[in-house]
Amino acid sequence: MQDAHDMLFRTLADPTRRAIFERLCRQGEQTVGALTSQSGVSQPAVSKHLGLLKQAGLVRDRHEGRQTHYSAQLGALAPLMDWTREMAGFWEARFDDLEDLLKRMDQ
Amino acid sequence: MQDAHDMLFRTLADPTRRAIFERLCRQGEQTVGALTSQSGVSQPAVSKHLGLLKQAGLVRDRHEGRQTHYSAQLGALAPLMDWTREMAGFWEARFDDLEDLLKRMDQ
DNA sequence: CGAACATATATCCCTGTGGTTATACGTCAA
DNA sequence: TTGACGTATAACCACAGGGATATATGTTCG
Repeated sequence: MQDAHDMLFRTLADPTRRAIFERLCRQGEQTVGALTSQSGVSQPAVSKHLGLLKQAGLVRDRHEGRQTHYSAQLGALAPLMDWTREMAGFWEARFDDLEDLLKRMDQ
Repeated sequence: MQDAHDMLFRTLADPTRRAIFERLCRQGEQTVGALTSQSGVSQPAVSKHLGLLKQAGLVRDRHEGRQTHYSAQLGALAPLMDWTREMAGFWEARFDDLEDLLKRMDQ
């Protein structure tokens, strides 16, 4: 896992894991039990996914008695947005270059 | 592979494949040979990756003689940007709700 | 203290897939 | 037409990782 992009894409690539993250985004802080009940997989599976999401910086955990509450850390999505914008930017730059070229050829 | 998000995240999750896509974004149209020479993997591996990128709608191919030229299709990134914005949106919505709540409690 | 509960960790299995080599297919040149 | 070239497909291998079950760890309650 080289850079932050790698970590983010790989972590969000799994549907089950992404669904958990989406739910945390939509509905805010949730306990492991609550997340498990709607995940379609076992509790250990959910815990494993939450561990990976935490490693990627996409979620925080907060311990309260015997429960653990997880919440989304939206800041972690920034590199993803940057990457997307960067790629789109390259595309537009080439497009502009093409326009310039055509303009110059037109003269 | 359920929705478009799944396809996109899964396709971009592999570092080698993402590197190929990035190169197409940065430098525009490239032949398979050119992409292979800087990929660090074999030509068949590159072809396989290009096939998956094409399936995901991230690249186009153009045949010219015995060469195949591939180019990035930036439009395919739109669902990714939408998803990211949506997640960030949920976060902000909850933040606004919290602000509202605090404001109301303050009165 | 002991039992029920909430979550995490350990262990294992099994599928998916990224990689390779070998080869087939199509195109250009002589 | 034959051979070199560029790319795609086939067949296979190896390993990562997502899933389950079993169990450990920690917490509340009686």
